[in-house]
Amino acid sequence: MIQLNYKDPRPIYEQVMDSLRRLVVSGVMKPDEKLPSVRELATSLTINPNTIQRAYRELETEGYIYTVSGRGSFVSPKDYVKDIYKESLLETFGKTVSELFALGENPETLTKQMQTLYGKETISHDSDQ
Amino acid sequence: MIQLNYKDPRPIYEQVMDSLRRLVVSGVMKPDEKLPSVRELATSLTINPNTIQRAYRELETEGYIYTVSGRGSFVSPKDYVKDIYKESLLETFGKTVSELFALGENPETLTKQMQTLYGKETISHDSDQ
DNA sequence: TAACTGTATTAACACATATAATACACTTAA
DNA sequence: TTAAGTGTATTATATGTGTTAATACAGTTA
Repeated sequence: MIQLNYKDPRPIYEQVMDSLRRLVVSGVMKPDEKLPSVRELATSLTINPNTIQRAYRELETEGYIYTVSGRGSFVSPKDYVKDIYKESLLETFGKTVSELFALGENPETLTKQMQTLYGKETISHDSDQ
Repeated sequence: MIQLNYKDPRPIYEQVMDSLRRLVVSGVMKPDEKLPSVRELATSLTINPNTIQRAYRELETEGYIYTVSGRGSFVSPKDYVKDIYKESLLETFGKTVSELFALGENPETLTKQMQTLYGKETISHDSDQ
């Protein structure tokens, strides 16, 4: 469910956050579904519980999960989670596009590039891969 | 010319790299133009020469600048510099757009967003701001 | 009550960042 | 040739972050 990459320069707790964020946003994990307990996930990834605790704490701060004392951590309501994630992606999108324009790129080229990627996205529904 | 932000969690040498990369790519610094010496830039930013040295070393590895022993560091040829920077931006662009599509965003919305940003970019030429 | 939750604390270690103080080889101009 | 300016390398030190480790505590649930 979660893959750690020790060649990745990013800290482990960030990699865990990324994985969980994606699982939550993509809908693989449903709203109000219980996440594995801190100790459980730490054991299965062979890392320290404190590291998982930190990932959970920061994911809660970002709004992707919520915690009930003594019961566990759970996935936040779907709409909210998608919204905050999309917002962060759109911010990156804006910054990147602005820089590309500043370097002389024009909207037409980027639109074409986008349509190619959109093709791949939709075609994949009919593919058996 | 270069602004350091100590609230920024990124290391100083990366902030210096970012600033110089932008100056080089945007054309503010011309090809074969001499960069300030390691000691000179360190003094003007009130940081350690070793930190600047690291920024220069890594910028050379990335191809943005080149060094002549005993003479100094210089801006790489323009086309090459723009190419490698654009390539990295386009990679970010592709990843971001793919994720947005996966979340149900469609090309039309993003294209509109892009055109808004392109407007701002071109209008600024006529503005007196 | 026992076993599970999240949370907090303290200590120890590794690593990256940054500073500091030198030293060396090369280039350039006086 | 010499002096001053280049980049580069080395060693030591301090600091902060990431991670592990060992506990401890309060709330929940069966």
